[in-house]
Amino acid sequence: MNRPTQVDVAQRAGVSRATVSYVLNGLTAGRVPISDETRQRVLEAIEALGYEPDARAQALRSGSTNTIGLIIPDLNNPHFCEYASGVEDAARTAGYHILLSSTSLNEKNAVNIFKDLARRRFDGLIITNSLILESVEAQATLEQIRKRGLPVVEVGDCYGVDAIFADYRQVTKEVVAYLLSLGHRRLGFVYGVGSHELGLDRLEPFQEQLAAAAACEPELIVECGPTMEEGYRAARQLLASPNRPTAILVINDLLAISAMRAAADLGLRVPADLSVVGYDDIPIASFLVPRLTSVSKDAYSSGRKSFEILQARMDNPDLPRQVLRLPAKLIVRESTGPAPA
Amino acid sequence: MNRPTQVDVAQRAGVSRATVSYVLNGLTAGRVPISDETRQRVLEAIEALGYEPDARAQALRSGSTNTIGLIIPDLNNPHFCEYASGVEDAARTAGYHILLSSTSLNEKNAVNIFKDLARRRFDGLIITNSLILESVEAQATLEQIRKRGLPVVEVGDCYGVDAIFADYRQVTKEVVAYLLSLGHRRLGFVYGVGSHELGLDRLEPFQEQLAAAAACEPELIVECGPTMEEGYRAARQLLASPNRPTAILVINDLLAISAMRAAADLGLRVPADLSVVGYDDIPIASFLVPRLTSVSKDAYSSGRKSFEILQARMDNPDLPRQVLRLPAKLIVRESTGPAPA
DNA sequence: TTGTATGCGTTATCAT
DNA sequence: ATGATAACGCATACAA
Repeated sequence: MNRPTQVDVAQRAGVSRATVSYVLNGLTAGRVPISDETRQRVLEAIEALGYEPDARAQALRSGSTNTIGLIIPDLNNPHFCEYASGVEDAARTAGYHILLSSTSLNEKNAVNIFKDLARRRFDGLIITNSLILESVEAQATLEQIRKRGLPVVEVGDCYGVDAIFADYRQVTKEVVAYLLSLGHRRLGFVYGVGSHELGLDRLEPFQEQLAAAAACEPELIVECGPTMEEGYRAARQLLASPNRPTAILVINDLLAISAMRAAADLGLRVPADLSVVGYDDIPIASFLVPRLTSVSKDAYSSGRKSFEILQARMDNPDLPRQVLRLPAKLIVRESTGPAPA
Repeated sequence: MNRPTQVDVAQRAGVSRATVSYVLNGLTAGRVPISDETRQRVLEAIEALGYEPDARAQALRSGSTNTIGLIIPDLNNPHFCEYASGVEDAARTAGYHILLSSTSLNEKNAVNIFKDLARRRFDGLIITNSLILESVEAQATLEQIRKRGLPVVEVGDCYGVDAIFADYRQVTKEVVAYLLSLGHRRLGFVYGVGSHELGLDRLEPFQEQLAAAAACEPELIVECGPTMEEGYRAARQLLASPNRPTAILVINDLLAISAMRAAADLGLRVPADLSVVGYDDIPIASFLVPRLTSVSKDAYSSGRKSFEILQARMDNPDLPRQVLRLPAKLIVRESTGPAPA
């Protein structure tokens, strides 16, 4: 009735457990200590009983679970899914499984995942946001994890662990310069974030660059929550004001879609009346009408790279700190154009 | 250097291992056999050492991992992410973690996941596609899993395990009737699927209903791959033909977006020249310009339900087969309208 | 109320 | 080439 164990296999084959283990793991010390005849008997017994090694026992014995944790902020944003997709492909190729957790902008979830790491439910961890930073409890857990040398890779730069940078600072200045060159003087920003710090790599350079051009108008920056609905309302309010911007940056493509919808509802044409720039370049962006101008940091390969960094750390805990900086670039499509006369 | 174990805690508190275990797990047989004074000492030791129970050992001892497997076809389709999001929320609430795997239309991945269930890397499994059906190896593994009564929930109806139905047959007939009532006589279908069987709950009723109305034109059905690019090319080809359809159904919203882009590139206005209906009602659909008419089966709550069914099975393996049928409904928005004169 | 002993399934180390 | 034995860390029935 119960699932078969090594003992069952050994009995059926008339050998000891160790022999079964040898057969499964092949040669032990450069030698093959099992006769072909015995090996056959064992393999037959395995087949007959439908034996599968117990991953839990293997994990306990060997110390590793062949599993990594992955924390992303939001499963409903295609950008993070694309990223996760990259991590997953790379991980699978390397024989690892993924324990996925979306924090759903809920800090407690992230803390729990951290604790699971401490309990060694997985061998390494990739975190893609800085949400956790706030919690004292999470900080303490992270400190423990680091002391024990458990591999962690972060996307960003908060914790001093291995990291992959893909921030939007530099390219945002280029975006602003680009819009200014098109004649826009009133630039708006729809800042839909889970917590204020999360988009500063876009907001700050936006403000700086505009200040440098003496074109900064704080009332054109609207802050809202991270959902499409909130983005829609914020954008609509911004665009309905008498001195509305002629171009807007939106924190990500998802909300940029909301914003374009808001523009349409107000009778504004994109890009004739309003230019729109999003971030992340989600796959849908290039199929919209009009095609969305966006800033890309190549989420998929960023995901792959993240895993590679993690794997390097898992293979060799003594590596010096790894930091990879990924480029981001502006992709001009149809949602941006010259400022209206 | 190494992480502390129960023994370390016991030594530091001057008690035995069992006592530590008792403190952690609370009352054993209706009684609390630990004095408050001792409990305090143990808790202090746990705190001081930063002790965390080892989940691997717990899994081996208790038999369960508090983890479930989740297989979805494609992380790049928001529909499946929404579904996964529902599963995740429900699972987290119940104290379970999720091992996520996107098959990416790769059958081998799915087989491996199946085997992981047999190896008890997780306690239950939710599968959302029928890809696995084809493989002989997978069939054998599934047969074993079923014999042992391991919990599996499928979205669909292939394997005879617990299932959640959310098929589009009935509602597709309504969609066709709706379009006919708008005066459309030439209806097209963009069938972008990983393998032919996967969208039959949409294609077959489409054909049947049209045949009933004597309006079936096979050349208006184009089959293509599941990516947005492939959908774009297929739709463009269909819409460029001299006797193009005046309305199209598209296998899912993602490809419907492609199709609307193709229409725009051919100078066709939606819905004036062409009506478009998608499936899944992804969140973005209602923010598009024009808002996309779509068919919804409420992916998020479908995800939640899936987990609840799985949990019922995990709690009680002897339950009769559970089958839940979820309704799907047509949501009319702006991408459909009267047939052009 | 607490300590002792045993088992979970695997793998590594020793003998044989 | 093979077999016995001891860990891995935890939980629990049972004895003290």
